[in-house]
Amino acid sequence: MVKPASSRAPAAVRRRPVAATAAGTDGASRDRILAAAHRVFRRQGTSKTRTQEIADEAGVNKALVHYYFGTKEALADAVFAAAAAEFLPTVFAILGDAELSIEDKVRAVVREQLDFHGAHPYLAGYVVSEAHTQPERVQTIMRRAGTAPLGVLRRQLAAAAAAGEIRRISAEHFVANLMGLLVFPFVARPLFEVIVGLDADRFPAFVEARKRELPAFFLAGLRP
Amino acid sequence: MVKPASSRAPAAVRRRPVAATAAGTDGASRDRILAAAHRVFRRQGTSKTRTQEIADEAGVNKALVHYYFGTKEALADAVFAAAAAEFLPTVFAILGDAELSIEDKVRAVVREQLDFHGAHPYLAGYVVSEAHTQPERVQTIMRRAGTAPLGVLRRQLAAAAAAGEIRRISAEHFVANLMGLLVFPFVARPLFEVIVGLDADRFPAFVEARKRELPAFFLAGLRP
DNA sequence: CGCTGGTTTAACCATATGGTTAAACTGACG
DNA sequence: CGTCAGTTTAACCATATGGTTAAACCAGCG
Repeated sequence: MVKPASSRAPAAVRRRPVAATAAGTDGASRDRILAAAHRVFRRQGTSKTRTQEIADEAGVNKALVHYYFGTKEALADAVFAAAAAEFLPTVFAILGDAELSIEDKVRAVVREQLDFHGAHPYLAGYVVSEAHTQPERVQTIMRRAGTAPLGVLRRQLAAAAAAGEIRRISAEHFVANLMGLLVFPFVARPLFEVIVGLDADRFPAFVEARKRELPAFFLAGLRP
Repeated sequence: MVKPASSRAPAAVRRRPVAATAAGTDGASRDRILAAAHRVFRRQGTSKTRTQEIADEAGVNKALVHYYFGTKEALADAVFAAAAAEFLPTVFAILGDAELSIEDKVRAVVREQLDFHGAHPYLAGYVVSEAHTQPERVQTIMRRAGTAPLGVLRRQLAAAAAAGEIRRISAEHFVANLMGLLVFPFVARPLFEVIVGLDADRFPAFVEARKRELPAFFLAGLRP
C-alpha cells in the first residue's frame, strides 16, 4: 500500500495548498479523505461522483486519493461496506437477542431505526441505490454487515404462534415487513414527499409520529 | 425537433449496418431507441449508462440518439417520468376510488402491485434510485404520475375509525405503510436476498406468498 | 545537519464520453 | 427520373475523468 518516492531531475515551483496540513504529520489526510468520500458518495452515489470532488471536499489533491485508496472503485467499496455495516448489525443484534420478546424487539427496532435514519437521512437511500446499480458487490461486501438472525426469529415466531399470541408468519416476511415499514420513507423520501404532499420541513414530524404509529400497526398486524 | 440535412463535398464509403432498417421507413428507430433506453436505464441507472450502450441496444448509431432526443439527460428524464407513471397512477386510482372499501382497496393494491413488480423487477429500484441521486427532477417530473388521493382516503379512514372498524390512522401513514410493505423487497432486492438468505430463484415464490401475507398483515394492523 | 521514509503536490496521459456535423442513403411523389 | 423530406451514418471535437509519475516537502533520527 506504500508507493515510495524517488528523485531524478528538475521540475517546477510549488507552493503548499490553501490549508496545508504539512507532511510527516499524523495520518489525518487519509481520514479526511475517507470522511469526505462518505459524505460525497452518500449524497450523490458512486457513479455520479468524481474523485476530484472527494479530493476537494477533503481539501486535498486528487492524487492523494489514489495514493491512499488505489482506485475510486476500491474507495467506493469501502464506503458502501461501512455504510451497510452502520445500521444493519444493530437491527440484527436486536432481532437476534433471545432474551427479548417479539413485542420488545419490534418496539426496540422501530425506535432505534427511526432515530438512526432520522439522523442520517441519506444513508438508507444510498445503500439501496448502490445495491440496485451494483448488485454484484452486495454478495461479497455484505458479509461485514452480516445477515438477519432468522433461526432465533423462526423459533420465537413459531412458539408465539403456537401459544396463540400471534398469527403464523415466516421470519422472512417478518423481516421484510419490519424493514419495509421502517426504511421506505427514507429510501424513497423525495418521491414520498411529493406523493403525499409532505413539505420537507414537516418530514421530521412525520418520522416522530411514526415512532408511535409503527409499533401499534406492526403488533396489531401480527395478531391472529 | 427536426435538424435538416445539407450537402457539401466528398466523404467516405459506407455500408449499411448489421440489421439495416433502411431509411424513409416508419419511425421505428425512434421507438427502438426509447425502448432500449428504458431497458438500459432501468438496469443500470442514468449516470452509469453511456449513450453508446443505448445506441448499441437499439441497433443504431449514437448520433441518432441525439438526433431524436437531444441530450442524454432529456432522454433520461423521459424514461424516468414514464417509469414513475407506469405504476403509481394505478395505485392512486385504486386508492382514490370512492366506491371501494378500505379493505377492498388494500386487497386490490396488494394484488396489483405484487403482480406488476414481479413482472418488472427493476422498475421500482430504478425509480427510487434515480429519485435519490437526482431529487431535483422528482418535483417537476412527478406531475405526470400525480399524487396520492389523500382527500378520499382521509374521509374514508376517518369514517371507518369513527365506526370503530379500524384504528385511527393518518392517510400519510396509511400510504407509507402500504407502499413500504409492497415495494421494499423489490427496491432493496439484492440486499434483501442476502439479508434473509433467499436464493434469487426462490424470490418469485416469496412474492407469491406475499400476496396472501400482506392483506392479512395490513388489515390486521388497521384493527383497533 | 544530512539522510530517510512517509506524505503531498502539480503536471501529465490515455481514454471515455457527450455532443456536433456534414454527408449519404431511402422511399415517395410528381 | 430528379427532387425532397425524413433518416441514418462515420468521423470529429472538446472536455472530463480515472489514474500515473516524479519531484518536492516535512519531521524525526542518527
